Amino acid sequence: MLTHAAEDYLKSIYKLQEKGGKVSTGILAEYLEVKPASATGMIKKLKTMKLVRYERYRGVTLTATGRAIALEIIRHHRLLELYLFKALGVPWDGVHEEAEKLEHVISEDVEARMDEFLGYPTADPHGAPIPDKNGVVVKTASIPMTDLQDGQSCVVAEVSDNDSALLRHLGSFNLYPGTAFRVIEVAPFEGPFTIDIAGQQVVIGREVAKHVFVDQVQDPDNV
Amino acid sequence: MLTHAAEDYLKSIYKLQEKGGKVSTGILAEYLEVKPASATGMIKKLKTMKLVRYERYRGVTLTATGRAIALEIIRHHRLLELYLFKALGVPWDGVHEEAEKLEHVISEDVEARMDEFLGYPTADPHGAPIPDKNGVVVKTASIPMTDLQDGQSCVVAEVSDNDSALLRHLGSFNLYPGTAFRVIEVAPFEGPFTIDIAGQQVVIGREVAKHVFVDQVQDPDNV
DNA sequence: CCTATAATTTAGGCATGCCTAAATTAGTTT
DNA sequence: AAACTAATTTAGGCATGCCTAAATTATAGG
Ligand SMILES: [Mn+2]
Ligand SMILES: [Mn+2]
Ligand SMILES: [Mn+2]
Ligand SMILES: [Mn+2]
Repeated sequence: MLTHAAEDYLKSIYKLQEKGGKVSTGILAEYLEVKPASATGMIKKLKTMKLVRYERYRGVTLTATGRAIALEIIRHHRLLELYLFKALGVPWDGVHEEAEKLEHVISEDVEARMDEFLGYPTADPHGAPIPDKNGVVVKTASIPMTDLQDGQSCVVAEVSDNDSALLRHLGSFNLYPGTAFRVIEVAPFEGPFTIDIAGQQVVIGREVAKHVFVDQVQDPDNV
Repeated sequence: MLTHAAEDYLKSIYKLQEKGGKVSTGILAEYLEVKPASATGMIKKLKTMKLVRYERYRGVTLTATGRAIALEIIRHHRLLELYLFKALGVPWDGVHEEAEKLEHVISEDVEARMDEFLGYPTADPHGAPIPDKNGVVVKTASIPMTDLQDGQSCVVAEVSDNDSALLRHLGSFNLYPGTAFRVIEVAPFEGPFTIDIAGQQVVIGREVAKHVFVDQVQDPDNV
């Protein structure tokens, strides 16, 4: 069995690999809130375990085995988030922190029981996809809200889950995955978004909008 | 916050203190499956934190603070066992191992939510009392089954929870907390117990009987 | 091509928590 | 009272995983 720290590194490498392409020591260290020297040390350990590919100064990549473990931990995390949310009523801005600790500790049996209880779900409370038991993830085609234009309609697909205050803020607007809204106006010069959610007019700052990803984008009906 | 290891030591000292009286380094080390030298090291650390009283060669005792932490962890453990059992259907011989890891990791919020879900329970699936949120435990007056005499009736109050195979064995006889039975015969020379559970006649070895504690003992009706 | 800068790695340290082996102490036996 | 035995403590080591500071390497600009 891997240590919690090693699992966190694999999970982080996976996520960074998805976003950008190459995962440098510095990026990884920053993401994990650790010094670069520490990241180098762990990367070397993971390499001897054949969980990553690594050449010094060249960045790090997951091997098939490393990727499988990363997905397993991510599955734990997201199932836990949804379970805590649905079964125990933990608010959506609290589940991430909780799952961050639990993900390393639950058994395969408990994982399977939560999965069954939840009806084999495919997304967590923030809209992130839950890898299935074989490590298969469905890639979503969502785009950042900041790419939207005046008049377009869409549905929230996913929001960043690691900032509790941001989640509370989004919650105050009812901006959950599944919520539909229409862009009324995008203010020029990197300005805020004015949107219509179920008749309510709401202003969303650009920094916040960066963390909201949307789906099913439709252009305005021509009048 | 304390480390998992420190929490386990406090919990173990508490339990050993309850059973016998004085907790020696050796007893503690054996209980934790660790070498005596390791126990000495941790005991010293706990002493500097004022969680235990300790004079070398004289054994260790919890301070009020140490006891409060021990009870908090035990509360986590037992609430988790019952929650896993009732909410997720984890079998009673599996909950202990699972709770052993989770107890160090759940938040006070999740603890409170499980407590509410379970209706503020007072005993875990093995009959052990769950300390309340203020660290108050109700001492049970149960006695070991090995103290029973021919003809006596009683109700199972508690069983040891740390041996999975033993629990499965007890389960096969329906010997759960709350189950009533009557002693038909105690074989002489440290022999086995023949008992009657709901009309079924069952033979229980002495080694097994040592791990079963009973309540509401009634002498045989005089004919 | 050579050098400056920024990223990365190496070297050395510290805290935890375990271990083995050797030294010490308590308690019992003669 | 001295000696033995068993428990306990001390000393020294090892693995993790983090840190800081110093050395190295890549890369881009002159
Ligand atoms: Mn799993
Ligand atoms: Mn999430
Ligand atoms: Mn608690
Ligand atoms: Mn129990």
